[in-house]
Amino acid sequence: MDYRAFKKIYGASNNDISREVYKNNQNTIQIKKEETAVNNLEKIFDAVFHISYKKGFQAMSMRDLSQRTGMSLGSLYAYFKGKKDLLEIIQTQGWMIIKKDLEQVLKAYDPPGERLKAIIKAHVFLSELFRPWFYFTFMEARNIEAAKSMEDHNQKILTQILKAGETQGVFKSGDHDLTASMIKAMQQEWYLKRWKYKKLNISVDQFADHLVRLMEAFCLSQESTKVGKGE
Amino acid sequence: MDYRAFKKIYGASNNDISREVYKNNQNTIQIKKEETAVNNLEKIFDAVFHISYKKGFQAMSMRDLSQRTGMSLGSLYAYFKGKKDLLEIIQTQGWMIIKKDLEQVLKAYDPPGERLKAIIKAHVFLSELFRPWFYFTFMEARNIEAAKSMEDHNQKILTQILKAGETQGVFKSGDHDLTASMIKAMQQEWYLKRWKYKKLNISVDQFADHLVRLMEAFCLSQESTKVGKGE
DNA sequence: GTCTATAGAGCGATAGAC
DNA sequence: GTCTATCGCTCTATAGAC
Repeated sequence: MDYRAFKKIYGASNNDISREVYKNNQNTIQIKKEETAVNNLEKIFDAVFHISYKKGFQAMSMRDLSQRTGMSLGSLYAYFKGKKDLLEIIQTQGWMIIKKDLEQVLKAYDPPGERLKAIIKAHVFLSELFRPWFYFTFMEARNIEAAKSMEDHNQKILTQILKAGETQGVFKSGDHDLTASMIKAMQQEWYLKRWKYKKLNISVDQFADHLVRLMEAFCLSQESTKVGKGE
Repeated sequence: MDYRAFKKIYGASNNDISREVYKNNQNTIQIKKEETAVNNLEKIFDAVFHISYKKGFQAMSMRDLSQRTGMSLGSLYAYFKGKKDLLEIIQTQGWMIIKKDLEQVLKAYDPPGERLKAIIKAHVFLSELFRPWFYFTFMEARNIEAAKSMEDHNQKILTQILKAGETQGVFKSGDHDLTASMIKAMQQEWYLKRWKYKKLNISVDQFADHLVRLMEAFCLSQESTKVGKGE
């Protein structure tokens, strides 16, 4: 599976996400007309990501946000209760995106070799699709307990795949927790340093394939140097 | 070389760094007695790292810093011209630490196989020694051009080692830029997510060794599966 | 005429600077 | 302690759709 194929299956637009946010927060959002609300939420998130990327969420003032969205301060406060609330909405939504789609991928692949490959690629492709959400969540949630347990959760999925593979003789034995950590670090690299890969002219498919080959070189036991034809 | 050995050779204390900062900024620092200045600078840096870790540098107020250092606001302004100036001092010093020590390591090892191993480990050990400096620089300088060119510089060192190794038949051919990026990502993992490794009870030596083995599995050409006895 | 969404002056609190 | 700028946020008047 390459990025194009992945996008067709799991791809959601920014508009879809904003609509989901609207539906999940109808009690606090004071706007009645769905289309108006969804369009403005999209503008707000875009602006938050843009400003936060440049100077961080804490340093972003509500007036910055007002200027970039073209909305007034009063309007903005019709969409969220306060700056803190806005942060929480974005983080919650970010985690929901990741969790939902990764679970779907897990269900679709079974043998450890294929599953590892699929989950590694899916995470990279997801972070490409929703890069601003991933970047924002990483940078602005680093110390929140919820973020740590999210990272733990994702890592355990990888660890379990590696263990299952060892049991079946497909993967070498080793410190699977440590290996899973390394995988996570490299996955994060893609959305944390996009500027670098733009400069080097490396595509998301090249990156994901390289990562998969790297892990296969380390994990696959000698006998099974060519696993299924996959894809 | 393990962490203990590395520490003996390259280890500098926080006091040493503060003294270096004092000497590099004697024109702006208004304190004349060196010992007083150095001790207070150490206190200031400690406090900045602690507060910034919890809520980010932007969100740290000068009053926060005053409270945690036990120094008055007026005293603090005798050590730096303003909050912006303080940020720059820390970043500049952080980069000097990394650059100086990595260059020393480069000089000490020559064959690509040994050199790659040494530079990977040295970076991890350095980030363990000066973790607050590394973490702060990563988080608070992400968008500064200087930080990007620093990352580029470190990556090129790795790329060149990989290329030299390929020429000598020690390493496989491949996209060395991409491989170097992956190494950098995993090195950063160590200081960005220390809480994780504390929880998993993984030492810096275990981490560094695992990283080296992972890269050797991917990079070493078949014929040379056991390089020198190193260390 | 009614109701929704918006505008933007203005509030108290607090920031950095000295 | 003081000064000024700016912060997050509130509030009321009003514009515009139906």
